[in-house]
Amino acid sequence: MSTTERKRRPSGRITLNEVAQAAGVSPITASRALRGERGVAAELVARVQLAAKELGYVPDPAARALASQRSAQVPVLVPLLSNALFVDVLEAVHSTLQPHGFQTLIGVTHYDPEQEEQLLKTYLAHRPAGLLLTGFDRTEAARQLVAKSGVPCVHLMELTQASGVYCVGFSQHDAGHDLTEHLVQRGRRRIAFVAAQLDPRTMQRAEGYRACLRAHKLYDPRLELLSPQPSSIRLGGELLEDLLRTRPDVDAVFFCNDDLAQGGLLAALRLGIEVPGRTAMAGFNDLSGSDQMVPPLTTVRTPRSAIGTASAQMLLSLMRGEKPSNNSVDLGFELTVRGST
Amino acid sequence: MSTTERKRRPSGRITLNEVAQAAGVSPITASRALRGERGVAAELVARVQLAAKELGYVPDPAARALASQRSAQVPVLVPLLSNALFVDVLEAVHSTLQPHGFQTLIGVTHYDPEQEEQLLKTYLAHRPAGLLLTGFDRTEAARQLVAKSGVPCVHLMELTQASGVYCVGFSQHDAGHDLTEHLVQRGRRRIAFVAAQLDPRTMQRAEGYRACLRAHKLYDPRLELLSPQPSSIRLGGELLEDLLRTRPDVDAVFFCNDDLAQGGLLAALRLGIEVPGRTAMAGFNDLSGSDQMVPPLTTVRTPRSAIGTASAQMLLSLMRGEKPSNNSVDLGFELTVRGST
DNA sequence: CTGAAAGCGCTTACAG
DNA sequence: CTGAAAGCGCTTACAG
Repeated sequence: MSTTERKRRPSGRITLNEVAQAAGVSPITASRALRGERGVAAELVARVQLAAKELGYVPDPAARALASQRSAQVPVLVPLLSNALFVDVLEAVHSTLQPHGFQTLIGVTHYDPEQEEQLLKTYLAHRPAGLLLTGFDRTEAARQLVAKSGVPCVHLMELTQASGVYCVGFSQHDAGHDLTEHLVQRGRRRIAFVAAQLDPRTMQRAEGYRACLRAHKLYDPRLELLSPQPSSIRLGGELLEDLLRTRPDVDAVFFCNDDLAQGGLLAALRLGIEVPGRTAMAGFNDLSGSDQMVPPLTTVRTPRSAIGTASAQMLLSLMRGEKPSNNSVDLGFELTVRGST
Repeated sequence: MSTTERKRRPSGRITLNEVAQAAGVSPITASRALRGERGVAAELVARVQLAAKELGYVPDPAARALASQRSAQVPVLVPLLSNALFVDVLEAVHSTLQPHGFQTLIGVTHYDPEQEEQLLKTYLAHRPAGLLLTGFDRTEAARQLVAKSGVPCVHLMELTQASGVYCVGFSQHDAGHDLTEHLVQRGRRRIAFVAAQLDPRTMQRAEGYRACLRAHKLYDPRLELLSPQPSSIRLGGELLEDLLRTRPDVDAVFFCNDDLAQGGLLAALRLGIEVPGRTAMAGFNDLSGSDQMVPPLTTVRTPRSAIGTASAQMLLSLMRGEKPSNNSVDLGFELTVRGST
């Protein structure tokens, strides 16, 4: 193995130049051949690819990003990693983008618009190829940053009427409505809504709940228990106890997320509250374990993997410069009725 | 705002050059001032910082990486995101590295050495500043890649006797041993070990379990139920049912992870199996919800946030070129006894 | 303590 | 279809 002599600051790395020399072409041609650009003689492409393989050439992403003013990175900003929901979305995004040579970067906002803005600043400096954001709720500055950057962007989890804004999700409002309607159909009349975190999507579900109960003349604001604390199994139990203390006549509880609902179910078990006999309980998202609860939890199955896949595909087409026919893709949801209601 | 005229391929971006001009210094000085390098007159530093702030200058990471042959990226490779364990580690790593200007990159290996090797190849091409890997179990090629790159690397979750290898974790073997010992002390004699995934750390816990039972002359290989399937709440229930069908005399079950144990507990509830009356049950990791189970789950609390923080700190010192006094940091674990045993 | 020159490894126009 | 030149925006030695 010959140690190639370089003038200064040798990095030890195989460069495009060396590949080009080995293949007997110019670096430009090698670059084009390796990137699969059209209009290079098939024979040269083969020679370059062979040389690259033999030398173990790996393109330098930094050099590439600097020269082309665009990296292969796609930041995905999610509120949390502790909600399985977002992990599923991320997995799907990653496996869709990966084969196309794009690298998924995970950013966690903790539901904090300031943190999101900061992340956006950092990531945008990296000249990302595309951007995936959760929902529409962010600071005006963040919105401006994205717009000015010109980086293609798709929003996750929600829908919009606005044009020129791309998103993939489902109607949080309708899902909240339909689950409530199910409880009403089951004969429940004092249906509580118990929520934590109170992020925009949770509040959209709350609106669906309200709309449904108002239509049935069953709405009672005192049946809403809204906690800004982070959602957790433990909190679900605590909130259920709070609720039953102040409103012992409640005959159904709609928890805004399955972790709360699981906690509620476990608390009921501990307290000897019959479910669904005395109180029906339902959750949201169909998280892991909900089908194993005693009784199994009625919930809304949300298409999170599909959202990840579809949003990544939409972003791929935007990055190619195409204009998707539908800018707001509705992937729906599925009411999943089990023993708890 | 004046549009600065540039020769060609204008990126619209504020460059170091413009900051330097505004501050009336050379770009080199501006660079040094902004990076906080020693040996720049305090007054110049102030002028440069002011100019940078006023112009809204954000350094280009690609240019920086290319020129310095080192990026600010720190890839962290974990097996899964669906185990809260790793999410906690990641969060801690991220918050430790962030203030020092390093960017955490999350890579998911799915417990697959081939995938890990591929990720390593990709990430190493980015000239990372440091590397965080889960455990020691990987392909020889992966090991070589890391070694040859010279990138500082810290291993998570396990300990080692080897010198020159850096790691932060706890003894999986001892944790498995101690939990088993607890069950023995509780008077249990037919103690099963139920595991899924069967990754290296799970098998180290199995070894601890075996060592303990052998010492008590209670070891019986037929009490081990090892499934290669991915760990989940649902699987825990299924495995418990399998176990009790073939070994109805079992009086305690050590599940290798809390999700399995939670599933086991729920299945017991469904089947009317008294816990701990007929069968004691214990898990591992003290995941969310374990304290809310009925009965609450005995488990081993593992220091995952601490592992994230300590490993990131160790990496920071390695990246500074320091040599940590202790290359294998043992953060211990805590037996957490609750109602299920 | 400060700076002019060169270089990091690639791609973008511009020619031919 | 192929290539010589210039440039992306920064930092690394080397001087002084």
